[in-house]
Order: sequence, then C-alpha cells, then structure tokens
Amino acid sequence: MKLTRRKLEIVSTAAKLFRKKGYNSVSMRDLAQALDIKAASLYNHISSKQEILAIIILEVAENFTEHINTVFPESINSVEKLESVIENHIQITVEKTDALACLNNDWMHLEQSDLESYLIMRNAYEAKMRNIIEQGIQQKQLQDRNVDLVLFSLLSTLRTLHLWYSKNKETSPQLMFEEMKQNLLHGIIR
Amino acid sequence: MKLTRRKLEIVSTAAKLFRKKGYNSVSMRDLAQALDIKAASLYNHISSKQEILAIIILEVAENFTEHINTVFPESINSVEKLESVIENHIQITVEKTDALACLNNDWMHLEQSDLESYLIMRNAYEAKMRNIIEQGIQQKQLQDRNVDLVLFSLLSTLRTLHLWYSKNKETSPQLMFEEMKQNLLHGIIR
DNA sequence: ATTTTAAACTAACAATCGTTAGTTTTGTTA
DNA sequence: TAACAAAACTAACGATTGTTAGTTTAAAAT
Repeated sequence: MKLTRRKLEIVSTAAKLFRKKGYNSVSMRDLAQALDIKAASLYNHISSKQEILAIIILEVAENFTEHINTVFPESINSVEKLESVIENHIQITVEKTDALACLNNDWMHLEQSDLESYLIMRNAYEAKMRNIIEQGIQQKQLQDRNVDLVLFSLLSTLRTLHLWYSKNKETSPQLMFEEMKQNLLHGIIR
Repeated sequence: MKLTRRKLEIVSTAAKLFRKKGYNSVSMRDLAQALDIKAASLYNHISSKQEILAIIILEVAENFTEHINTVFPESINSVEKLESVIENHIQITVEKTDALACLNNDWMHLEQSDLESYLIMRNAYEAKMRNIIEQGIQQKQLQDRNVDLVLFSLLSTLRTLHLWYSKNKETSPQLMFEEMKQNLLHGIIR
C-alpha cells in the first residue's frame, strides 16, 4: 500500500498515541477517534495495526542506519565520530520525537520479518558504535574501560533523550548538543 | 489482601512476564499458564491485575525513596552522594531486575492513587538529585552546566541499566559500580 | 451531467480480555 | 475420622479487541 497524505496522517497520529500509552494500549477505535473517523475507515488506508507500527519504527531505524554508515569511514577520528553520532541522535530526537519513543518502547511488538529487520539494523548499529569506541581506546583518545559499558552509557542516554526533550521543547538543538557532548564525553566532575 | 508466599510467587512471575512484553500484553491467562494454574485461580490470591502492577512498582519506588533520604543529609559532599546514588541504582538493578524494568516501562499504566503515589515519589527523588547536583556546582566540585541535562544524563543511564544487566548477568556489581562511576562522573575521553 | 474513485459509513464477526460465581480437590487441624 | 480452610477447578459474563463485508457519501475526472 502506497504512502498517501492521509496514510501519513494516520501513522503520525498513531505515533503520538503509541508514545503516550504504548502500542497495545491504543485500540484502533482510539486511533480513529483521534482522527475523528470510525475505526473501520482506517482500513481504507492501512492494511493492519501492525503495518502502522512497522512504518513508524523502521523509518527511524533506517535513519540511524544511514547516518552511522556515513560516519564510519576512516576519514575522521573516533571522538569526532562520536560527536557526530550524538548530533544525529539529537536531530532525530527533535525531528521525530514520537516515532523515536515508539521505537524505544514498542519494538518488541513488531512481528516476523519486521522484527527481524529491526534487530539486524540495531545489532549492526551497536557493532559499529562498538568499533568506534575500540578504535578510540587503541588510539589513546578514549579511556581504557569496559567497552560494553561505555557503549551502554552513551546509548542509554541518547536513546531516551526524547523523554527529556518532550518536556523541554523550547530547548535549542545546538544547546542540547553542546551540553550532551560535555556530559557524555567529558563527564560532570570538575 | 496479605502478602502470602503464593501471592509473592504470582507477583514475581508477573514481573518477569511484564518485563518481557509489557503490562498490557500479558493476559491473566498468560500469567496463570506460567504458574501452571487456571486464570480464575489467581483471584484466590490477588484482587485484580492492577494490584499486581502496583505491588511490583511501588515496592521498588519505595526502595529508591528510602535510599535518597538517607543520602540527603549534609554529612557527605555531593560527589560522594552521587556515588552512593549510583551504587544504590546498581544494587536495585541487580537484586530487582524485573521489577525495575516494570517500573520503567509500565508506570503509566498504574491507576488513580497508585499512579499518584508513584509520581509523588518520582518527583521527590528527582528534586533531591537536582539539589545534590546544584550543591556540587556551587561548591565547585561539579562543572557548571545545565542542571536538568546533567540530571537527565545520569538518571537515563542508571534507570535503564537493567537492559544491559539482563544480558550480562555474570558481571559483578563491584565492577559495574567502578566502571559506571568513571563513565558517568569522569566521562570517557582521555 | 455522468462516471469513476477515494474515503467515509453501519453492522457485525470471532477472538480475547479481566473478572465473578459456584464447585471440587487438596492438605491441615480438631 | 470428621471438619475446616486453602487453593485449585469449570463455566460463564459483559466488554473490548482487530478486522471484514457491504453500503453510502463526497470529490474528481470524463
């Protein structure tokens, strides 16, 4: 099914609802009501509730995948790579807040090939982040620490930044970038 | 209803299921099957599905509340306070993995007075953390940064550490503590 | 003005949900 | 052994779930 204008409205309204209550707590009747139509009318545009979830999540996942692939080449050093990753997370947080929250909270409700696609992308993303960190340690740009925990420390904050942003929408991406770069890379101790 | 042995079994089995699939994706029949009984039999021990969720979440929330209250007095400096908070998060992550995940993912499905209790505790917790950070900045122990973003950087990682731990259960709490203290407080750059 | 297409509608389906009522089984105490 | 309590059971309820079929309305194209 093609992605028409109306279909995009449905998907983005769904993302907003899914973010607040979670995929399984939003019924097709809830979604329809938010769009001021009846539930059955949704099926003129989408084929299933699952399809909506897959569209929301896979689009964001592809954004992350695309970016990490552009950053990975050896052209820049690992700290610059990490800064670029942070910047990208902030941009997606700001531009696709609802969809990102959806990805974080409801990816496990994807089914079959969509779930598989998501996990492949996520694993590839984490593997590439891991490589950047290992490279940084080897080149003495990063502290010699447990790589998995460094990776988790970064990603846990970046992935959930939408929680903070949705309560602080007036904050400029530039400020967020500068502050998070400091917090995540240089720590908070003086 | 009292908390008998059987009731605790039900609650902890529920926590395990809720963590994997989320509160609304686990039916009472799912829960019963995991315990090898019929759904209706659960009601000999609990009054509702909601009660189970509330028991799981409020118990962990109270653990956090208790600890931050012991750390708050002026006896120790702010960096030591933060270290103690990190240590407590790790301990709860290790000892109550399922319940903590439940709190993080499903708190919004609490109802009425239980939801209210939870939010009061969470707000109080964050306010006290905020005070610690502000004190640290005033006393020149911490960098002078956006307090809200520092707070978020710390809590986002600490709150979701269960995601990492559930895939790395062999890791000692001691190692986790040392590494996370470094990552969160001193950053990762050399 | 007529036909076609897009997008809404009403009505209903089978499945599943949390929960209740009433009954039987199991294990302990008198 | 009889009585009692705890904890399981079967059967069913009303509500809600995602979805389908068939129909009507509104807008666009001929």
